Amino acid sequence: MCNDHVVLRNDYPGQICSIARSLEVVGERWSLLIVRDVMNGRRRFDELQKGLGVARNVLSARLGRLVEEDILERRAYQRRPDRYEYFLTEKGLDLWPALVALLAWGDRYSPGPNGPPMLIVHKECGGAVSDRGTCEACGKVLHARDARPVPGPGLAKAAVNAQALAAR
Amino acid sequence: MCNDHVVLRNDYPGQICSIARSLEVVGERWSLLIVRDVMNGRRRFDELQKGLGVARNVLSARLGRLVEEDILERRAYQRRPDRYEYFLTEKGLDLWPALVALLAWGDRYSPGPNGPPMLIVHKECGGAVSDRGTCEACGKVLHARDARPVPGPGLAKAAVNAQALAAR
DNA sequence: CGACTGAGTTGCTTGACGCAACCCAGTGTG
DNA sequence: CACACTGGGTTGCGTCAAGCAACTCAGTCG
Repeated sequence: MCNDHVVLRNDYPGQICSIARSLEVVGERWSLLIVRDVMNGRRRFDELQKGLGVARNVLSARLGRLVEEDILERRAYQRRPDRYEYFLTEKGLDLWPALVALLAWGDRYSPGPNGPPMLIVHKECGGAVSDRGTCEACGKVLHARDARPVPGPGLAKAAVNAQALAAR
Repeated sequence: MCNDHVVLRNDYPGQICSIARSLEVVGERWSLLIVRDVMNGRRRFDELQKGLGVARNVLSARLGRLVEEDILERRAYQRRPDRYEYFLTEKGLDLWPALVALLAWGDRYSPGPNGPPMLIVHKECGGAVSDRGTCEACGKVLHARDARPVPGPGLAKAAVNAQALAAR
């Protein structure tokens, strides 16, 4: 398999930029959506699989990679048979500003017919979160744990589900 | 809207989140790196191809898609034979906060041995740009046009090239 | 007993990516 | 003049990753 001396795997060879290095890890298809779902409280394999509609083998591969990269942590919540949950590490939580920026961009340029399907609010004061991950009400610079998703006006049916997740 | 028989193209079917919709457009391999390069002053096909090391057919496909999505604009800078340059639209420039967030995350968690290879500074005051796209010196909330890349300490040899680009 | 759950793995097929070669119009070099 | 070179791609081919369905395995429920 190793034809040359340098075999990088899912990489952007020759790129010296940190954006490229970030994308080598989280730029693979599904990776960022998995991180988003875990951030929103989906922690288990089947829950993620059903929510995302991703193939099971691909989900398995992505979770493995994200754990390897120390973005997720795999913990057993039950023994015999072993059952696992995935949690975000600090490194994973620190992807929050990037996700917020992408969410804001998507909301601005391709919102659904009724507006954004999901909003992020500051837990403490309930203010909306800006595209820079700051609170538009109190002005604070926020981090992953300071915010919470709530269903937005563009949401029709999955609202109940999203609400249940948001309430965690 | 996006649930049943409707087949979107490079999509995450069934996802109602704006992050997913963003990633349908800019989540494809190479797309964000192309946007970054155009933002840094690389505007021509060959320049992008050599800089990124991407296959020519793939670059062609990505540029086409990005133009279609109104993220890039293709303009002829010469006739007979026609030669083109790519420019960012407002929509494309608005990806800047997301790129900055990814850059900051990469710098924090996988910096090169000598530190980050590329820094972003506020044009007006020369201050460093934070992971939220604000100026750490003057505190202003910045946009793409307010900032400029400069080579960082982690850069060895391509410095000359990057400097030439940064000076635009 | 049989069905179901959770967390995957295996095998097969389709589609995307990487690579090299080619095209075409005009320009510079011997 | 012939030839090579440049810029901006397109075409063809092989490989690798993604999608899909089926299967496993340990334990629990009806």
